[in-house]
Amino acid sequence: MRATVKDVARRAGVSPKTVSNVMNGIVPVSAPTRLRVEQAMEELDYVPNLSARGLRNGRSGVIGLALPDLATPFSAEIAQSIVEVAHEQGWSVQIEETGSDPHREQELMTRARANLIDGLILNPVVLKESAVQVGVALPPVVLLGEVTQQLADRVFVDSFAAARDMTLALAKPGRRRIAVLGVNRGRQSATAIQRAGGYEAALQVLGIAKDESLMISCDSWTPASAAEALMEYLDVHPLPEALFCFTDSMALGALNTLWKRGIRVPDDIAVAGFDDIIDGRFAVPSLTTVSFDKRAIASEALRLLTERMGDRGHGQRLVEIKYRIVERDSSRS
Amino acid sequence: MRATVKDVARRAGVSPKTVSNVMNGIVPVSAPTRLRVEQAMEELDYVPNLSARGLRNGRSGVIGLALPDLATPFSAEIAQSIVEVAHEQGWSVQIEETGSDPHREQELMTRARANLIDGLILNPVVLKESAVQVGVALPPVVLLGEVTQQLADRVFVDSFAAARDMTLALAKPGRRRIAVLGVNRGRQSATAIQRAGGYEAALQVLGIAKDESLMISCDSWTPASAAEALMEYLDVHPLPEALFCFTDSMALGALNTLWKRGIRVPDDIAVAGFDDIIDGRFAVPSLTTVSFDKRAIASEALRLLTERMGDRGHGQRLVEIKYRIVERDSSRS
DNA sequence: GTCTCACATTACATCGATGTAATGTGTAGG
DNA sequence: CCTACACATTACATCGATGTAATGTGAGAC
Repeated sequence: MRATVKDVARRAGVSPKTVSNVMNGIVPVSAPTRLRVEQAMEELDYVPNLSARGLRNGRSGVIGLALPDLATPFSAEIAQSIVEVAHEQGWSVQIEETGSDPHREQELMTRARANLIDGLILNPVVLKESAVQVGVALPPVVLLGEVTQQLADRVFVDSFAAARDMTLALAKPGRRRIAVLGVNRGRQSATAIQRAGGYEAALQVLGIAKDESLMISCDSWTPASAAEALMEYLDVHPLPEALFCFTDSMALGALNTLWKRGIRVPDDIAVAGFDDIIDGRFAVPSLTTVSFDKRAIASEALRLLTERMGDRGHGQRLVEIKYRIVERDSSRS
Repeated sequence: MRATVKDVARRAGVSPKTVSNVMNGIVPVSAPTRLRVEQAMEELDYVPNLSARGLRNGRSGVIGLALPDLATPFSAEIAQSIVEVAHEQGWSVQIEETGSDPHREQELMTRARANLIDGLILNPVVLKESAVQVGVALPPVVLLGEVTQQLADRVFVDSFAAARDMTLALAKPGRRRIAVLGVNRGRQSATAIQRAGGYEAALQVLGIAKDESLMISCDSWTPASAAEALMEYLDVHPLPEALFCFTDSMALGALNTLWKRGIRVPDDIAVAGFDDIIDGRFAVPSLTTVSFDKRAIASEALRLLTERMGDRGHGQRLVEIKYRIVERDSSRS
């Protein structure tokens, strides 16, 4: 049987509340009793029961993290940052996968209400459907990435500007037939809309007419479907001069397809991605990408979340994370 | 304020216990009352408090998952499988990162005792130090991968046999100077020992003398350190005919280095990895690897864990997951 | 010597859900 | 008509930690 406050109290010859006082350090305890209690805790190998504590003071010390696809390297790197930052601050992280299913995103909110979670960091995919209903009765929510959502706090990278800058960078060595990969066919994800918008804005700056046939759709943002989409595209269309993939994962799939076709990168076509995942740095050739500080995303998200736990005051807060274009071998002229 | 059983009971005109009975379905409840209660729950938007439930019946419905490096694609894929299988069975997953720090592995056991976790799935790295002390007072633990640990259940792939088979496969087209990448310099990880052992066993079968200068050490199993280690190696040593990397992640780093040096794969050197991560399939060239069913690992681990929760009977149980060699472009002759 | 005030400590109730034992209600058998 | 028994339901206690209000203990002031 595990020891409880009662056991510790008995052994130290004090009341349970005194043991609690020693642990929480809010109510003052005299030095000698504190010592006796601490020794008793040591001897009994006491570990507080978090369920009981959670019940009593309405906090569990756990935050939820919900990502669309846990197998994606980008998700993994975000998860790592959040888990590490959370641990530094004494939080545990419960992880969930939404599978870009709006229904599941909703279900998570309910689970959060079940109160094993004091807050939720959610990376939503679908636009309006994921209109997470942040009511007063719900624990605080911080969203990651692009969403048009008016109520919850949000940490994001300016995808529009980043996509624009990347397109401009790709265009520099005189390339004009620039394709994008990752446009959605059906329901547009907010991220896809932003990045496509930035791409189009860059074309305008460059004085290049938008060409629908250069916008390659790919509903699932995985290397597999990117590789397949590009393969099918190349069967029908001529080779563009540059290819901007909306994520690094897709870019890896694209590189594989280009290699299979015997198309040289960057000589025949320049390729770029978005997210700066580790495997992109070691791709063949190493991948030009939009980079940003994932650790900063994590710490800002956690800051917003914990501040929001204190009081439910001020309206929606937005934190923008800086990005920068990192040119690597896949786009060098 | 969130509704409680009490509120639901009052609204349905029954006692709190009856509400509880309706939810748990063990004690029979007459159809009409059940209906009234269910309606009341609906109306009040009732969600049970998991902290309270956890306190009362000693179960939280949460399992812990501890991995050495969350950013690694392999970890991410394992995490995904486990989260998905766990959800299917109604479990939540709390995720932790050990950073291959044995101290942290120990700390996790304590956290588990704090009882927000009903069980722990742990992928340990260090050999003896991680001798997780599985006592009667601790929640059940299932280990993933190679460890010499006598007490906890374990799910694993036979790394020794797999490494041997992969070495033999690499040797087939007459290659004899086969190098391995991933040997540890200092404290050997159990996995490294197994895989190095399998490699050496294959050499014996092939009648090739073991050559220490073909065993490239790389303490951190990341693409970055693999790339660097191989770069330094090639500065001093002649090019081997084949390179067996102990993980796919390292192989990706190696491919990048080889490409930078202008060495062609597989023409100049064959390369293989281990784990069959998604990005390996889309590497340039696509990566030969040891593949195994990660979903099976997840469901077996969960099965062992939940069975162990019932009673603490039978001794250590081991579940072996089958592997197979998948030959892709990086090693085709 | 008594009164006050500060401060450490304690008894008790509480958070929400649920097991236990007891109560209430009905039906069948004698 | 009464007893017996199955079955649905209830009152109460409990899980472990902690806030509240009350109690106990001492030092210092008059």
